Amino acid sequence: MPELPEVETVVRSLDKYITGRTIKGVRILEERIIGYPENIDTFVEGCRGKTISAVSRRGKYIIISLAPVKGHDPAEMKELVIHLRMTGQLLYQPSDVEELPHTCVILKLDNGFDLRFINIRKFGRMYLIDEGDREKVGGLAKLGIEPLSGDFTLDYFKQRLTGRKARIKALLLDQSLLAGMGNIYVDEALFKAGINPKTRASQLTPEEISRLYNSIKEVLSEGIRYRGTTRRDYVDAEGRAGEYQDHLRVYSREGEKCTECQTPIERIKVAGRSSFYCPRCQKLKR
DNA sequence: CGAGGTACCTGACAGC
DNA sequence: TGCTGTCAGGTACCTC
Repeated sequence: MPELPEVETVVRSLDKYITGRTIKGVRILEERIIGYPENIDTFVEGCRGKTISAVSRRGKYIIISLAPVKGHDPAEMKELVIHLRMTGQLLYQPSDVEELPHTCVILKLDNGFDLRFINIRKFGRMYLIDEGDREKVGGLAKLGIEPLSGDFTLDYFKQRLTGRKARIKALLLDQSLLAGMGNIYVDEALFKAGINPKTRASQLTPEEISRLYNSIKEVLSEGIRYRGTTRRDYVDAEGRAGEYQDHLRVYSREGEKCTECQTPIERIKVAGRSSFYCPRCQKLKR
């Protein structure tokens, strides 16, 4: 489900409800969901009694900061890291609400509510690490720059693309280059910039790179403004769907008219993923 | 480095 | 109705 805008929306809705709360207990219903530590009891005991001091995001990872039990060493700060992968949901629900199918982990909070991790396809993962020990989480330490931060400059983007012969779509999906883009927002950004997803990065003109740079920031900001894209499973912590699916220009619109030129949108395979584009607005040069 | 495949899982949907 | 194949917002790992 989740790309940067969806994860950002979950983080904002979560922060509102769980920051300041203490974790009273943890129930693990599906052990494979715990990516670290290997020992499940260590995970459970590491969460118990901790107070949630912040909720943040890095790429598509959700980071819940846990402050130690009072009177304990402040060096004991932990981070609960969560990746939703394709179908993960994090729901803030009253403890007495019946749990949904595919509920994998339940954090019991001190106010009669739970934080529940639901995972239809069981791809999602939770990790409990010492604060800052991000090497323990596959991928987290290797993430590239945040595309909506000031670190993402046109120079950085140009420099990371030069000398690369790979298709631009594959590079935009590469989390070690930019953190947080996924299949939907990559297709939307390429459309907005008028670039064919199969274009080799080395063939992009400076003008195209500049347009793409701006488009990336625009589509991600738009996605956040509409609280994400819901196609199937995605909802925020309150269970609310997003609305950006009503504003997509190409993604999942095969056969429908391009919003700019009325040409039917086409679907092809690029970088192993379904890719939607307008054959007229996004011509492949060679 | 780059491309393509597999695997991890479950559910929805199209087609026969 | 029911079976089969394909596809899905992601990532890790493998081979060529």
